[in-house]
Amino acid sequence: MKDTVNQLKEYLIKHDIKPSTIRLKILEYLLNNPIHPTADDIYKSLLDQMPTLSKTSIYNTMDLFAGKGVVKVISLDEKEARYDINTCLHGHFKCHVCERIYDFPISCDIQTPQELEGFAINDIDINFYGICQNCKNKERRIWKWNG
Amino acid sequence: MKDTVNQLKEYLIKHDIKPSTIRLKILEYLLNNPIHPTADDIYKSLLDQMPTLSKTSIYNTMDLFAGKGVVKVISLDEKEARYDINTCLHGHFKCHVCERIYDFPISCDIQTPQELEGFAINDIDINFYGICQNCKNKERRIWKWNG
DNA sequence: CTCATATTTTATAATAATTATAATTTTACA
DNA sequence: TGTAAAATTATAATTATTATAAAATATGAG
Repeated sequence: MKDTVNQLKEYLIKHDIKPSTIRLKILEYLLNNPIHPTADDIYKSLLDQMPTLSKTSIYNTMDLFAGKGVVKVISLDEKEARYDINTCLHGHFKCHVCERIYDFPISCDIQTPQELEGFAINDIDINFYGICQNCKNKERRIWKWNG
Repeated sequence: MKDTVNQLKEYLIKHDIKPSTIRLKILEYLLNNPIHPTADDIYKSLLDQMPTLSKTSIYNTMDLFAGKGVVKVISLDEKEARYDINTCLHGHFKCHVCERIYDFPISCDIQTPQELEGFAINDIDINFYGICQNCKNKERRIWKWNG
């Protein structure tokens, strides 16, 4: 238990962030719940552990984390930002039925398109939208029931 | 002039949309300004032509257009939605210096990643972020000036 | 053509995510 | 142990968007 906390502390320090209770709790939450949570998801999940927690602290912490490269902010077709603890290049699939967000790997050989020759590319977002296999199976079952 | 209006009318009708003054003006604006405008961009640009125009009408029209496939809503790393009159698959590059958004083609041979086998993919967003050539050149010039 | 009805547009208010500001609490360390 | 800096919180402000209902416009039957 204490070891875990120390690992989390080191993780933050390595990223040039002073550890604090809130920051450790948020980091722990993100590592245990790699579901691309929104600020509100994080807030609601930590509220019973930390009853004085404020939403502003979540935003402050996430801004700090994003600036130090601990999380990547992801923008899907929704108005809330989401936070991804996995900052390595990968794609996201959002199912518009269950709203779940799936990760998928991206072949590393993305070559710069000719049109962007001379551009500096710092970041890449690849988002797919559709229906996941789970939800597709459910739909099929419903069709059967309805005849 | 009239011919153009008729072409615009037909374009809407073909997309199952009843033409109206507002809809035609917005469509015309989008075709003449393929700059991925926000609702506010469109509103401000049309306000002098149509002084009674309301922001709500822009949102209504864009929702209608998006539903009928006349525009694609694009979500970049900003809170406002943008609208793209080009609904064919292509990528976007946003320069974080000049904020301009560039289009670039995507090689058609995007194969479904194994992880998404059995998923229905309805839509793909590919967004790159960085500094465009223009702004990079300007930066270089500033370095020179500064010594 | 004219009235009734449906559609479109507008004005207004409500909502929700985020940011700004300043006050309070906690931490660090002289 | 006291003080300055940093972190956290409460509160209010901002902004994009949506909801609602009223007003304006278009449509179509008689």
